[in-house]
Amino acid sequence: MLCSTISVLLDLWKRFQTEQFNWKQRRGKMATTIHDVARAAEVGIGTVSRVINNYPGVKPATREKVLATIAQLNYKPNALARSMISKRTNSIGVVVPFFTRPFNIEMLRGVEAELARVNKDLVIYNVDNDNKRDHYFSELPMRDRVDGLLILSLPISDTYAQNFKQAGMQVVLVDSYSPYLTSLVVDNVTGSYHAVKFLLEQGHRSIGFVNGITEGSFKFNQANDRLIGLHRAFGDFGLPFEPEMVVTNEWNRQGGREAALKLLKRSYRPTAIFAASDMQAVGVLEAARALDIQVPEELSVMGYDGIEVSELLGISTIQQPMRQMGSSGISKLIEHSENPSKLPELIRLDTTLITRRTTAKPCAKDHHS
Amino acid sequence: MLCSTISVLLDLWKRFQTEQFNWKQRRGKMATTIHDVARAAEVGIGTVSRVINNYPGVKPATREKVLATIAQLNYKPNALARSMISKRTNSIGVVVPFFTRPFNIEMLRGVEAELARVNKDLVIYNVDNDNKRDHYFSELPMRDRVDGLLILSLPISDTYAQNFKQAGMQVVLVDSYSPYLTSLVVDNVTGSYHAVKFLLEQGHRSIGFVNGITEGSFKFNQANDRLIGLHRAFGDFGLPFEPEMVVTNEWNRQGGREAALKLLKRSYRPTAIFAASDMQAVGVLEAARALDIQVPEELSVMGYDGIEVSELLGISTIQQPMRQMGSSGISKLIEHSENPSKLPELIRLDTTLITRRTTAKPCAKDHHS
DNA sequence: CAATTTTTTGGAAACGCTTCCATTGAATAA
DNA sequence: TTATTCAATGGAAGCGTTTCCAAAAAATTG
Repeated sequence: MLCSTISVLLDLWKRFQTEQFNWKQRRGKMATTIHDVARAAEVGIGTVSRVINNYPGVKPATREKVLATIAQLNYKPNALARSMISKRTNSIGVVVPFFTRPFNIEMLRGVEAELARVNKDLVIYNVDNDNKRDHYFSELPMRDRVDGLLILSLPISDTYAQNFKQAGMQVVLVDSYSPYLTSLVVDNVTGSYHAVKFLLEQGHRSIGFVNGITEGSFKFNQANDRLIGLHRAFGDFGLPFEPEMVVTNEWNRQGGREAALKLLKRSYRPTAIFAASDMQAVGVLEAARALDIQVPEELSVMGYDGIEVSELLGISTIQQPMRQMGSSGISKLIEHSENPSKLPELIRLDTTLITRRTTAKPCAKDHHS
Repeated sequence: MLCSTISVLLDLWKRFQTEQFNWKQRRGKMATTIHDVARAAEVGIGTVSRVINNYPGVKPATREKVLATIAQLNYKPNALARSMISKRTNSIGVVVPFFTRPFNIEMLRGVEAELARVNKDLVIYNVDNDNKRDHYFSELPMRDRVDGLLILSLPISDTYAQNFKQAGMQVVLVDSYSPYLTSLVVDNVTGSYHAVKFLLEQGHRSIGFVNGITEGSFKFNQANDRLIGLHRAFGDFGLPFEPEMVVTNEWNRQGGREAALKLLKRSYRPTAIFAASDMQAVGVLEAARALDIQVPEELSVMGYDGIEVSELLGISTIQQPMRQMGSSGISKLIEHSENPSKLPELIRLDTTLITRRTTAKPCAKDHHS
């Protein structure tokens, strides 16, 4: 009799020790779980889950009790466990080339604004070379980290696009196009057309074009679109466009400067330069300054994009609706997530011509040789 | 006999139907799991797991076989399930106020570079008001979505800091300080001191200061630090600093412009203006242009931060090591994740004075009334 | 009041992985 | 040959949720 009592006590003591141990080991790392809440509130885990998710069919009194317990225990559901079952992560991914470039940042502004509205997290997949892009394109369809993907300014092959589709990952393309995915494109042909048309209307006849190169294979259509628009404008005026007036270089300041230098050192110097991006236009301005050429008196400069810098420096430009591209992209993406059977759409956005201080009619005394 | 055969066939057929059904229903959504691989490779799931994680103790031949199966089935482990157990998510979070502002973008450049090196994903928590900040500070410790947190330019209360610590979430602070967390701070007092000292050395005696306001309660020390540095410089020169030479306004272009307008319309106009940020300095430049005041002949302008725009516009400024702040922040964070018992450190970074085209010695014929 | 319907509730199963222990097979020692 | 050791392997348990079904409780009906 005594013996059995002692044995029970020993048992209890042992269990106590173990619990102490577990407790200590777990402390600080282990958060309260749904089971803790259920136990404390004296209900089942199902009920707690229903309360957390605001499901109907819980008696108000019970809901109260659970809510109180949750608050008291400072319980936060584990997002991972939650996503694992529900297949929803409450965060969306954005694949973006060189995400710190002004143009992309501007789009991200729109993205962020829209995401904040719907209260979702933002995961950024930065791409700075072809490998990384392909890596993401092949990896991301299977990743279960994001509910949807916004791809900015990155062309995607049909194979990859179909992969995404097949894997059930919602994708929206911005500033790029695929027949398999909802795409938001900007009519850059028309944008470029208007830029050059404006220059021609101002009376310029000798117009240089600083185009961007196709880096890796990013932005492949961008350079083309610009060129097509330019040709169309010249065509409208019944004017020929000399191919040697095009210089192609990096999509940045230095690229613009170098290209402009080439153009401006020719004996037959252009009276206007159209740059494929604002950053290149900044480079053109630098080149002009270096050669002591007055802008806009001796040289008109036209940019493209409409990033903030163009405003600061007073560069005339073609404004792309960058913010809107980002925000509409996200809202389209969310539409598609909520209704996965929706068919791909093609949305077109337009550009705006903004004239500032770098463009003017050409001077009478031109620098023709 | 016949009957039993038929019954078996029926059974088979039924199972076949079910499998078909499951297959169809799952197609496109359900990825291959570790079990599929194990079955196909004719090994146990444990072995597959060991192969995936590059654990030792798998016979080379077996490893080969599993690897081949993985490739053939195009199997990618489910990151969520994996993180749930291992408590590692392979992504880190960055809490940043107004992440599209140039200064923050610059830091994010460094962040991204470092993150790419260690191959981790980037989750951005953008903060644009106090509520959101507090929300993140109280929510994020329990979130299991990220392995660590980098907090940029955001002051954090001791309570929150301790919460993070206690929850076992690694945190590094950049451009902000807490005794409980590893912090990377920039010595902005000295930076500001050098800016003003430079102006004084150039001979300026009437110096206006465009300071930034404390938005919400972000950046609270920034404005102070600038002011302290300024006072110190004046002190060094044994000169008094008139409080009315300070105008405080938003940390942006418009804020700078408005503040400068006030300063420049005074009868006793300053010969130099020091702005607490480059964007404000841009505003100062705009104000000067509006009032037809030549820079730097009639007015010297000094910025602070060293964002790209300051280079484009040729603004003299105090360069903060933004890139480094981001990258060092991440590497510190990773150090801490790998060695959680590491004690908090305080790392100090320095600024550099960069003189460009907006500063000069004051003209003899000053505009004193 | 009993029978029936409806509302609440509890908790097992499942999600896809890692961890860990038991088991197998091979290699070595006696 | 048999006993002993060690490397390789299989798979159950468990992570913290949601989902779903059966059971209990409450409300309604005749």
